[in-house]
Amino acid sequence: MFGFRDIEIVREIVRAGGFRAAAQRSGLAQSAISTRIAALEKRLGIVLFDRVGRQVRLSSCGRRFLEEADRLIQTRDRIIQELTRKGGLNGTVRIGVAETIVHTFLTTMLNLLRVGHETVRFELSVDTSEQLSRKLVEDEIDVGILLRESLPKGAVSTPLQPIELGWYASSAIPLPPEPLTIAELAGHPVVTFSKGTTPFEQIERLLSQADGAPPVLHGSASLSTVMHLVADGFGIGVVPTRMVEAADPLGLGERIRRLPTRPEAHIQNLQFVAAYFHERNHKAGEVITAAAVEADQIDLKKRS
Amino acid sequence: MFGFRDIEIVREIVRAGGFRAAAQRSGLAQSAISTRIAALEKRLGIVLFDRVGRQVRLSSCGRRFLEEADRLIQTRDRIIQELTRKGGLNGTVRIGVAETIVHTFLTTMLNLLRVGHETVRFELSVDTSEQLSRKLVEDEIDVGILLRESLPKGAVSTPLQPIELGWYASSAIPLPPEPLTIAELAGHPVVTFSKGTTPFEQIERLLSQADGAPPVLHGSASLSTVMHLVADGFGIGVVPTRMVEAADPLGLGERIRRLPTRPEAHIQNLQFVAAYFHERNHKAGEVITAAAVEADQIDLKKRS
DNA sequence: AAATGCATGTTCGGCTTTCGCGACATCGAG
DNA sequence: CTCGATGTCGCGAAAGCCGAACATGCATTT
Repeated sequence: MFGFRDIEIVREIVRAGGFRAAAQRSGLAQSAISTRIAALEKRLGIVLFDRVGRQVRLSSCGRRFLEEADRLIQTRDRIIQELTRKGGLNGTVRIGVAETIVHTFLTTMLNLLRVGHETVRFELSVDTSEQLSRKLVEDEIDVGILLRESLPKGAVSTPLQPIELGWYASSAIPLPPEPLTIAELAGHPVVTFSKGTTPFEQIERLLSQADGAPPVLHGSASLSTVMHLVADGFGIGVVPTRMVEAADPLGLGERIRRLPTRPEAHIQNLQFVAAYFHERNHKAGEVITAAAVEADQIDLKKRS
Repeated sequence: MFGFRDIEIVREIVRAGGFRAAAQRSGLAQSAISTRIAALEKRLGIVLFDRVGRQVRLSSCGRRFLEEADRLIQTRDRIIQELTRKGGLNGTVRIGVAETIVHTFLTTMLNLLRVGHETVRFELSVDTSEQLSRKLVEDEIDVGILLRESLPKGAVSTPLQPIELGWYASSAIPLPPEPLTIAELAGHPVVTFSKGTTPFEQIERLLSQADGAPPVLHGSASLSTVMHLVADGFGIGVVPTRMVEAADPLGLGERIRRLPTRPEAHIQNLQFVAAYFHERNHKAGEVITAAAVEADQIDLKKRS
């Protein structure tokens, strides 16, 4: 084993060209240097310096040692510098987002964050709002963008623009002449968010109002999958309108079409918030939140 | 500042999940852990652990610290392992070779060395034998392959196969019917090794025997340049035969041709040796020497 | 709801180990 | 032999550590 001090002293000996000179330059007694090196060589079981006449020279092993170990000191200094640098972010910031965010303004947000935080690594996790809430609490992520209803207690939150949900169907089926009623909607299989989510529950309540055959409601944890199912005519679906607008217009975006519906079939907007625990991550939280708010608005403007 | 011990303790706290558990696992009193962390946090001026209730959790900074600093320990362990590994070479071996070697068996030698020394970095320097000798003495290289006449005192040396020198001319000029005399050779500008080298001096002596116009003798520190000059018809030249044989047969090797000469125009062979200082680099020296001897023979066989 | 128990982190006095200093011994080169 | 360098030894200072007492938070009991 060896410590940082050992490296520093070896380096100083080489720079100064001898034990005595190194001692003087580092404010130590010569005997201290001698003892340290002797102990270090004994510990490692190798010879660091060749004592030839009245001078010492780095041995082959010594040169090797210094080459490598010198980097350790440099790394340590860099760590200290980065760690004690005031202001700004550093290190890894763990961001958790709901899938809707991925398909709306996440890219814009990351691009905003990238400028001015070149040295910061962002670690993304995509999950349901409930899971994101848990991860926030358990400190598995630093900042989360999730549904307001899942917001954990004590977290600082900033509301984002409401996300409108719309009914969609494959472009292959003919557009109805009149806005659809709940009963008409219930006549199709419906695909949307997972069971347990607010939209799912709301749609379930909505469809159960309709008489006749019991409605078929499928949930999927992946909104991409929902859109694909809708495009493939598996059923009609409820997805965020901004997500469809953001979809590749030559691909998926072209293959599904919004269904006009009567007002009573309207699904409540999704209300997302950027959230973090102030006492734990206020710095990263504020930065990410600001970026999210800005990206959200930029994205909204882009769609209009 | 912080030491390796600090990192180890922080890591142990995280692994064990608390100060107390970490203390137990590392054979320390719990108070020692507490004190160390407090001191470390004070020194760095940042909070490493969030004290929440009866448990501590890595703070944002703490996570960052551990992420980076943990690598320091890993690097240190790797250094120790490499440094204390018995037998074999490790680290960087600095090899100095004369240019002739570059164009004969150096590649073969390096390929031989590569197997069995995958982790060793070889650092090559190409220089004149005199400079190589100086570098050996001054410990700027570990092993040198240089002319025997430049061998420094006290170095262990192993002779390699003698390198034959030959007279060469551009393939563009017609081949003479009879072996050339010294006087005939002296009629052309001659290009060869640098001034100050043994071949240069010998050739100079040789040519001065001839009567008539004073001979023109050019020296070049780069044998490649010499060969190019000869190929371009700038003059005739003296270069190692093995070097010409090793030259790309479709390129330079095709554009120059050996001149038959009378025996008195024969230039003395170059005698190279692999050399090192035993007390300083016997391990690397033996390995490199063995590789050089073997590569030399392999290369010689290849040319025959 | 208050009391109790348990587990954890923090602080403080005293002890042990490590580290460095200074003086002297030792060694090699000139 | 002398000079300039490294190695060795005893002493003192500082750091590190231990153990105990103390404070706090959470869970269970009363």
